[in-house]
Amino acid sequence: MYAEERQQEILRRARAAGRVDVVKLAEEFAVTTETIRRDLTVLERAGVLRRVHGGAIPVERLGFEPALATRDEVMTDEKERIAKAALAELPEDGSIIIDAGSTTRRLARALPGDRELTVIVNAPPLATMLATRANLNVIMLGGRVRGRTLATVDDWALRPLEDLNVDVAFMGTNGCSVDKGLTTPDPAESAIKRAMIGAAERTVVLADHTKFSGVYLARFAALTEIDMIITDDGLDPAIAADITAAGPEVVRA
Amino acid sequence: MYAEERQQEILRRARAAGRVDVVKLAEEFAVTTETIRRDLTVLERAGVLRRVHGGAIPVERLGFEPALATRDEVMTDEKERIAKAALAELPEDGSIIIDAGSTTRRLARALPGDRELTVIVNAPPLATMLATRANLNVIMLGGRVRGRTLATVDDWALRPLEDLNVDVAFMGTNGCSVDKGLTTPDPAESAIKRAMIGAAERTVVLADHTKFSGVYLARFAALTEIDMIITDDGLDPAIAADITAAGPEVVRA
DNA sequence: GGACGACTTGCAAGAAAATGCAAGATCACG
DNA sequence: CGTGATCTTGCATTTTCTTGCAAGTCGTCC
Repeated sequence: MYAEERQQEILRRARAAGRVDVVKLAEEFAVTTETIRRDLTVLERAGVLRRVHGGAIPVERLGFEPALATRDEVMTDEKERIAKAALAELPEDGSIIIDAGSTTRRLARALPGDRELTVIVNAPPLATMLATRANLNVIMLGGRVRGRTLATVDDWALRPLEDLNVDVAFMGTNGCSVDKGLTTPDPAESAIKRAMIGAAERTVVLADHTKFSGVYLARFAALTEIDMIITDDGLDPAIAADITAAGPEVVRA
Repeated sequence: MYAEERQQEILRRARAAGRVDVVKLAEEFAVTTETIRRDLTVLERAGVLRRVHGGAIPVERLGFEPALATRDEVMTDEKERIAKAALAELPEDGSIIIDAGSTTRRLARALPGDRELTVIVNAPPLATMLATRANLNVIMLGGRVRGRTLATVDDWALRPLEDLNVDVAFMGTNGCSVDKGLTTPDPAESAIKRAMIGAAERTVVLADHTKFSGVYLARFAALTEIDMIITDDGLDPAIAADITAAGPEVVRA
C-alpha cells in the first residue's frame, strides 16, 4: 500500500466516522504511529483534516456540527455509483457546473483526466481539489462562505451566473418530491442552486433514494425544470414513474 | 510494442485496478523499471496519472492533492514569526483581506478565535480553513482558479473589490525592492493584488528576507502605497532603512 | 542500400523518499 | 502538579527515483 493510498483511506474513514484515532489507524494499517502522524500532517496541510490530540477530524465537521459530515457516512456505495453514472452525462469538451454536496464531490473526484472541461463550482474544497488538474479550467463562484456546507452564497455568486451558459449542471439536493420539487433548508443556497440551473442548458440531479422522502424550506426547482435525476436502485419504482411522468428521466444506478 | 502502446496499457490498468506498481509493470512488459518510470512521467505530464513512491494512481481516484501538502518548506520559522507579528495589526472588530501565499496562510491559521472579523480571501484552501471558524465571516472572491498558486484571478474577483472598503490588507509578494516596488510573476495575480490594496484602508506586506533580492514581471504596488512591511531579522538593516525612507514602516520579527 | 539523425532503452551511480526507532518535549486528565 | 499518553525530531536503513551516458532501434533521405 502506497503512502498516498493510505492517506486517501484515512481521509475516507475520517469523513465516514467523523474522527480517526492514531493508534487504531496504526494497528489497522500495520505501520507505526509515527507514520500515521506524518500522514495526518500531510492531510492537515492539504486542508482536509484538522489534527487533534490522539487523532484527527475532517474540516467539514469542525465548527458547526454534523451538517456535511454525517451526510457523507450514509449511502456511500450508492453515492459512489450515482457519481459514476453521472460521468456518462459529461459533455465531450464543454462546461459544467458542479454543485456543493457529498454526492457531487464524488463526481468531481471521478472526473476524467483526459477531457478538456470548464468546471464551475461554488465550494472551496472542490475548487482546491480540481484546480491542480491540468485538463480542467476551474471557475470558482465567489461570495460569503457558509460554514455549515462550505459553499459560497449571496450576491457575488449569483451575478456571474447570469452571464454564463454552461452545458450541464450537476446538482445535489436535500429533498426531492413530485409535489414540492427540489428543496433545501437554506434560502441562500436555494438562490444559488436556482441560478445554477438557470445558467445550464441541461440539469442533472444526483440524489440517493433517501432524498425522495423529505421536503425542506426552500424550493429551488420544480421537476419540470430538471432533465435527468440519477439515483440508486433503492428508489420505489412507483415514485420513479411519477417523477418520469412529471418530466425528468430517472436513471437508477 | 511501442512506448505509446505501453503507456496506454499502463493507463488502462491503472484505471481498472486503481493503481499500478513500477516493479510489477516492469516485469510484465519485460522492460526495466526506468522505462516504466519514464512512461509514468509521460502519463503524469498528460494529467491522467499521479506518480507516487512505488507506482502511480489515476488522478480521478485521488480526493485531494498530495503535492499541495509538501510545497511549503523554506523559511518556515521566519514565516511563522512574521505571521505571529502580523496578528498585532489586526483590527479590533472589522474586516481584513488575506492574500494567497504561504506566509499569509500562516497568518490565517493563527487568527484569534475571540474576535469577530470579516475575512476576504481569494484562495479556496484559505476559505475552507477559515469558513468553519465560528467567529469569522468569510468572503471568497470568485474567478478562475490558477492551478499553480490556487488563487482566483480575473474579472469576477476584481469587480467585487471595487465596492469594498476593508480595514487592513495582509499581502504576500514574490519580490520586494526599493526601486521596483512589489512584484509578482503573473500579471493576472498582479491585478488582483493591486485591487486588494486599493480596497484596503491600510496595507501590510508579509515578506521574509529572501523576497528582497528578487524582481518579477509584474509590479502590483509601489512602496509608497504600503503602510507596513513585516519581515524577519535576516533582512539587511541598510535595505530596511532604504525601505523606511521610501514610506512603509519595517517590522523585523 | 547505406548513412544519418531522432528517439528509445538499459545500466550504473548518486539522490531522495518512506518508514521505523529512540529520545526528549508536550499535552490531557485526574 | 504529577503521571501516562501522545507528539515531535533526528537519525539509520531500505527501497525507490533521477540522471548521464552508451547502445540499440526505427524511419528518412540521398
